[in-house]
Amino acid sequence: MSETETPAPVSNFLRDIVSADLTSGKHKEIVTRFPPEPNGYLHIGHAKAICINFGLVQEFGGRCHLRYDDTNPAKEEQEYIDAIEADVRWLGFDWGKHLYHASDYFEQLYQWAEHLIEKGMAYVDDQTPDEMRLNRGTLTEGGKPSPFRDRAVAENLDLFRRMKAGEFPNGARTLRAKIDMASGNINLRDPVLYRIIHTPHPRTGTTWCIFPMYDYAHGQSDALEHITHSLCTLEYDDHRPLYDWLLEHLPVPARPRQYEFARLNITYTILSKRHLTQFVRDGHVDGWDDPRMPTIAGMRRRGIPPEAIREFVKRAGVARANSVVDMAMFDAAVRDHLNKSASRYMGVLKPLKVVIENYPEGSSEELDAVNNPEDPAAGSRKVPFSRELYIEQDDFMENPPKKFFRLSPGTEVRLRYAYFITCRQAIKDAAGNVIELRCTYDPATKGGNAPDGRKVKATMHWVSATHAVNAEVRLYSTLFNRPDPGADGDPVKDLNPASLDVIEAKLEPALAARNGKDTVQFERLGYFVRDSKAKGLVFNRTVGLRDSFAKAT
RNA sequence: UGGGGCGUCGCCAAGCGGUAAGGCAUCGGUUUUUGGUACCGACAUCCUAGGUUCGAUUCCUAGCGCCCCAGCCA
Repeated sequence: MSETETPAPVSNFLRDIVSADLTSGKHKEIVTRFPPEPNGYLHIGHAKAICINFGLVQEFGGRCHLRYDDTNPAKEEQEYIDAIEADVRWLGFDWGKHLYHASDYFEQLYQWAEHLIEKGMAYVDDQTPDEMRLNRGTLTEGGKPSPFRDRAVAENLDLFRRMKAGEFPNGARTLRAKIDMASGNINLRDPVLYRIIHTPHPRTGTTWCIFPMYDYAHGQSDALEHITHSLCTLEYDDHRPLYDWLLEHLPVPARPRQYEFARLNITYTILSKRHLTQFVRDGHVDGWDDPRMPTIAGMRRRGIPPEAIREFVKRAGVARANSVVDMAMFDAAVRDHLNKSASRYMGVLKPLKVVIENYPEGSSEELDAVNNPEDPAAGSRKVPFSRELYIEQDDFMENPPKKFFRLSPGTEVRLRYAYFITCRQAIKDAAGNVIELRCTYDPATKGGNAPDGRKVKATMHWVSATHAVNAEVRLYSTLFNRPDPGADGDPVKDLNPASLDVIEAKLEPALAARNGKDTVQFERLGYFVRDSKAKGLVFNRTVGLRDSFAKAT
């Protein structure tokens, strides 16, 4: 845990449960699991689940398994499996040797299915999907028993074995638990346990053509791994009676308990694999790791440190109430960590040329600049200064309003770590745009302090024109232009057309020299990181600095 | 109209019968060679109505509101 993370974890109901189970002696150590389905990349919502599951065992002692819920070969891919492992590791968690797959248990699950059949608690149903849906009833009325519900055990066994042997096509038959077609809980109206899918599985190939449903596989997998606390999101609350029913009627080696918490939602963000997959497939974003994506991979590429994600999840808390966390809370966690860790540099995003008229032509010098005022150990570096510079266009106004402290004709400001300069003249092009500033500097203010004690109201960043390096800078903003994308239907309609602004910037040379993957601060602008994929010098904006001036104007 | 869950500050979220933590946001102010950071201060009577109690956000009752469930998805 880094020092930027809050020390005292806030109380939450899961910690209370785990703590109570430990003190009561119900468990001597706790075992959790993170069970992703490899059908997409992990996003910040998964990060919450990861932090909860791994965090709990870090705090209370025990272990957390990484288990792929690979029960549906029609939807899952190896690419996702690889990405998931990389993302969990990057987030800072380690499952040790406890890497599992639901598919590891296919044989045992199958044996247990036969066990249910033999006990008369499961049957093979020949109904078509449509018939099954019709007979399931509605939310307010119970369902009707399948005409095949009372088949003899021997016939069920025979048919189930033939399903396994591949004698029937996809969808021809299913294995169903015989529970209660009249239950108010639809999950108990004879849920399907197995279905036929003639698609090769990434791990088991063509060994199996019948695959267990989530409800059948999950709890039994938990039991096989001796999971003590099976944590999932609220929508599985209704499934808990089925989870318990199966554990109760099967000779499982352990008795896990399921607990549900509310999933994470963030303003201006969509966290649904279905939609994220669609954005990638339809080219609305660059890929799963597009810096605008709420995926772990996207955030990593945007320069967000894993510590910030962990801290954000901690601050957001864990509860059972549906909620939507303000994006500002995420940004705050990112800035908090970066403020303490990021090295400072100077870069000009929208350059305005400045000529220091009284600075000797052709000469230059190197000035000392602090790398990180928050961290003395970060040391200092040299920044080249010369007669021609670039400053930010926003830092000059020909006719400034009252509260504008920066440069305007006649005013004096400080160039950070350099000199005080005074604007003498603004040169314009034919259209009236200011294209160059003529200024003078005070040689006595080298380093940024005036011996006579006079003060300036602004300190500005700058870059030496002759030494500056050109770089592409990608300014990202929210992927959506409304806080609740999709609230009116298709979130594609809410995509922010201005979510990416690509500009050509002038940066201090040290930025081209450094090869690090670390996120840095461009002073007065924000945090940026070298793009991990682009060939040339390309920086992605992670998040801007707070800007109370911009906010007030 | 069935089953399940949830309702505490603008947004998250503690609280578990003894008189409303914290974070984000917001608004003031101090410091400052980043209009950044840091620091100081301001900012809720707990969905409603009854009831129990000396005392209720916490217990009971009745309402109201929101979310989830009718995949051979997870």
